[in-house]
Amino acid sequence: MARPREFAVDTVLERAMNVFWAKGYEAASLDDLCAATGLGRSSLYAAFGDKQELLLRTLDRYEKQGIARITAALGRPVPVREAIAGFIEELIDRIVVGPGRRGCFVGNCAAELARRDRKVATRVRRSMKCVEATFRVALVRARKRGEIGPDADVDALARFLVAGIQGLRLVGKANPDRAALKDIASVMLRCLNP
Amino acid sequence: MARPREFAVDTVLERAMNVFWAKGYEAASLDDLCAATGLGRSSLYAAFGDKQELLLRTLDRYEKQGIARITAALGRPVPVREAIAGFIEELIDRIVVGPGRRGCFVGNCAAELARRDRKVATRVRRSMKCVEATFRVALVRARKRGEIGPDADVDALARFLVAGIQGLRLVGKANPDRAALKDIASVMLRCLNP
DNA sequence: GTGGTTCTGGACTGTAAAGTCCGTAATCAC
DNA sequence: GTGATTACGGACTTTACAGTCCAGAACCAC
Repeated sequence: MARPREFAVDTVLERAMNVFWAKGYEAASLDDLCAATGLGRSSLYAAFGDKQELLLRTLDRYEKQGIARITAALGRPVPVREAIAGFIEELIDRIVVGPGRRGCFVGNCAAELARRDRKVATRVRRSMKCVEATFRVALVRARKRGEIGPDADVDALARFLVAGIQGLRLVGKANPDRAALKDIASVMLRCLNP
Repeated sequence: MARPREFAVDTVLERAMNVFWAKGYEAASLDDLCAATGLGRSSLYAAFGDKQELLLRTLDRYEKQGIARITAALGRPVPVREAIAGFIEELIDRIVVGPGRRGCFVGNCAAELARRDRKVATRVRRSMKCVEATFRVALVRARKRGEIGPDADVDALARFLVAGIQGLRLVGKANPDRAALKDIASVMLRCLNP
């Protein structure tokens, strides 16, 4: 019909997400977002609505990528407990050597906005449920294979893994110390034993 | 010397803390703080310096009270594992029925400010270390009494408890569902078994 | 009382933020 | 090409915020 967009939506979402992730929602100004994405305010507003809607879009994107990452890690052809251990080790690596002190984007949004913003709260809950379900699928597989006890409570274990990982990432944000995080991970994994 | 203050510092800190805790640092305006404390801006600034220093003071207060609460819970004349279980149960109660979705004040500050504010980050780390140390003392006691294995790694267990509780409270902030939180707690406690 | 000193309330200031608007530029259909 | 339509850039508006200031009030020492 008319003049096409000069940007790729996904790239913009990726960059906007990094701003929200690093600074938090309130502290991320529209100027920050424009600078990071290369877009002007008009374009941002036209394409995504307001700041809140942009955040929701970046949350969606984060969830999709996170689930993909977890699914990939848990799908490796090794015992599930080992796959989970590998995933957590990877996570610790990213906490310690990656771009510093960002924590989990979903966890950050939960902490900052769960009380105040219903839409964000719903999205956060959905993301956590989704991660939980992904773990549960893997745990069911593990139970079928006899890798964990036949009477293991996979629902409780999946919920525990979500909370444990959120805790690990939050503590790691405050103090990205590999030894401490490995301690936490090792106790966590012990809970998966029969 | 001259005109005395018309307010009790501790009461003011308590009320200011509740504002920061419920709204977060950025979202808590000075007008909010004045309204909650009953003080005028001048008095707040004269007594506590700026907004950041006030936050630090409320964090100190929160830490002191939190440690007292944990110490009391762990000092009960029951096996340590039972005491910890009781403490976590109490925590879940407060998450589910207390003033909604506030999470842990220290955890909230970690999520919102750890990356941006050095002083807050240091304070948060100190609080977490302090809780960790409190758990460790109790675990050492438990080990001496034979309530946990003689080769239990109390350092790792204490770190795990801190992370687990942070995770529990963050997940509980997003979704204050008793059954889900009890699931998490029950798996957590299993880690304390020999 | 009185003088010196500290507190208090509220008006004030400067700044930074989110969101709007409009003139201009780029593209497509024909 | 031409016109209709959409995107772009950046100036603009409004609002809300942290922090300052000052005039007056309350208190203590004497």
